[in-house]
Amino acid sequence: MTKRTDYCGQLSSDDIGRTVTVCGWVAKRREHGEYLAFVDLRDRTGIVQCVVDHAHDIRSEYVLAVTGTVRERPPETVNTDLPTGSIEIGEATVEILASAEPPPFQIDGRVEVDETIRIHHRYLDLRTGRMQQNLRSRAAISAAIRRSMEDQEFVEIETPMLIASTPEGARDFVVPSRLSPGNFYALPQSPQLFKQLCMVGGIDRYYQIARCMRDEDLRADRQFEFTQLDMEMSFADGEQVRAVVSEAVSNATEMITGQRPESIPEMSWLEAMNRYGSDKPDVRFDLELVELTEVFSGTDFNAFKASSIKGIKVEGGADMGRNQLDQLTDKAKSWGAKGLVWIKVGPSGEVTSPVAKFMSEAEISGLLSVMNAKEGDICYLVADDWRQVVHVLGLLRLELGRPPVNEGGLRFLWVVDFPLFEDVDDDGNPLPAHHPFTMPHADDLELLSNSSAPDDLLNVRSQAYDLVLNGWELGSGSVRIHRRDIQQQIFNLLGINEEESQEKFGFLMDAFRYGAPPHAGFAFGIDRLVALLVGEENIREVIAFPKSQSGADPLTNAPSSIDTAQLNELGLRVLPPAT
RNA sequence: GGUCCCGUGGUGAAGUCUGGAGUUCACGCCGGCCUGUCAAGCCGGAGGUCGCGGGUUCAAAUCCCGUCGGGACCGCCA
Repeated sequence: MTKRTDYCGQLSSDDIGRTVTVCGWVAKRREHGEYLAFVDLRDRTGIVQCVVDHAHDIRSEYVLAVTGTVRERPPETVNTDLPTGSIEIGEATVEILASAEPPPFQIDGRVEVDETIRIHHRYLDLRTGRMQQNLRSRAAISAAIRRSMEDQEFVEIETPMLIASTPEGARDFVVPSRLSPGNFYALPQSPQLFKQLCMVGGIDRYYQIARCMRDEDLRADRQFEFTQLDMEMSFADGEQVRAVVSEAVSNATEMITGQRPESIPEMSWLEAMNRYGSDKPDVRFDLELVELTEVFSGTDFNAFKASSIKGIKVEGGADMGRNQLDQLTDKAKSWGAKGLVWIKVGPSGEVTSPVAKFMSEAEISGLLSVMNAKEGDICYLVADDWRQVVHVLGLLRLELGRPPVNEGGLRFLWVVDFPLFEDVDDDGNPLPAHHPFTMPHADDLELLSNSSAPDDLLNVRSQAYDLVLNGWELGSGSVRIHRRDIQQQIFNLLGINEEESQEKFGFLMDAFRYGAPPHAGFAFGIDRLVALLVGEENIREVIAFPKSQSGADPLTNAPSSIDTAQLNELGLRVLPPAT
């Protein structure tokens, strides 16, 4: 085989006169009779035009080694759209290294291709400029992050993939044990416990670019398996952790955009929920939630006799038709709202609304003044308990105003002061908002010990924090509990008794007997960061071999059945499908 | 577990609401012509189980039911 001397996209006028050999795929053949044809050859660096005679049998996606002399193109034939457009490889001789059937879709990106077909033939899809760029950007981002962590003196440590299943968190992927039939490993949802053990082990600063698996339903921003930057540091508080992570994501951002983001602002969880109806607010646009409970405190309107009322005003949104409004209302109901009230403001301040007749003049004028609503505006109101109100309006806000992924810049945000507990389960046990190793806020430790009233518990703040970018949760972290007594107290509150905690987390509790340093950490999703930085709204576009929404891989046909011998070896029997 | 959208030559779309001959457009593919193209051009051609199954009808890509696949979202994701 002829040896490559140069890459297609790197040839320039500096190379004029050189005899070169380039290797790659035929992007395009333009034939002008038997003795003249232009063959565009593509490799990872780009495309260069080769001038070939007798090119009739050289077809799209053939793999060639082309040898010829780099020469300047005649001035009138320079192609300014192509980086190599001022030169060409002349008098080229072609060695066909592999022929190719016509691909099932065009590689040139001229027509959009159905994603299933792309993934089924991913090895062809990877040839497209889009995937080449996305995967190279991803590699650059990973490298920048790794470099940043190394510069900050973090130590990369690998943690096991086959671990014990723990009851908390997402559904585990599970691997049957051959040597211990009937027992199972779990694949890690995160290296959480191991990195805390590293802190007890005096590693001081740990990081890992770690694959994590969670058996939950897939979404545009969620795959079964995903990649995180996982980190943990000893003798550090949340502020220091956020500084380290800010540095890493800033470096990654600069690597792609050429611009370093400004320092990342912080917002409390409560403020985020009240203003944006989300713990991962997309702050690229306003449409903030407006507090209206007071305005309707004495209302006769039954639907508004609720503990919380908030609204959103869309400026100039009064041209919404009845049909659209009905659809919005249906959506709101599907999100759990009892209803959605809309009020349009007309030319002289009069309002149009199906429920206007149930509101007093004072309520209407109060509403308009608090929301600062003017002619042509529309207000959407939801009344319920606070959680439901902010939840529904948060989703409505995104529905009404969220810009496309490419617009509005990159708005990083730290959300801090999460509550320690999210809610209370049916048995009255509080449910952890983060994970059970999260340190409560120092000022709220008293609330924790003195009180068993669920309302008080829900007000306990934790030292947990999330990093948000354009409405996507990039990741979360916390200051950890490093004291056995507090950890046991939390387990008790969660309804995990000593016996159970010893069984599930005994190794961690044991480790804490021997001098655990205060420590804190974080983990963020690299797939999501890459997607947003390269302007993709789906992480499958930045994953080489992703799975479909139903968890299948159209390329390899996973998941697949296994044969009986394998099952027997593992001590497993497959039940008939439930009907 | 739920809601919504999509499935038509190799690819992408239109046709579906309002049933009437597999009809149309762009790209690709094959053959011919063509010595400066680069979204090459011109001429010709091939290529279809309208995802699948059932039903309604004289007649179904089109209407109804079911099912499969894909996607977006709610739930879920400590």
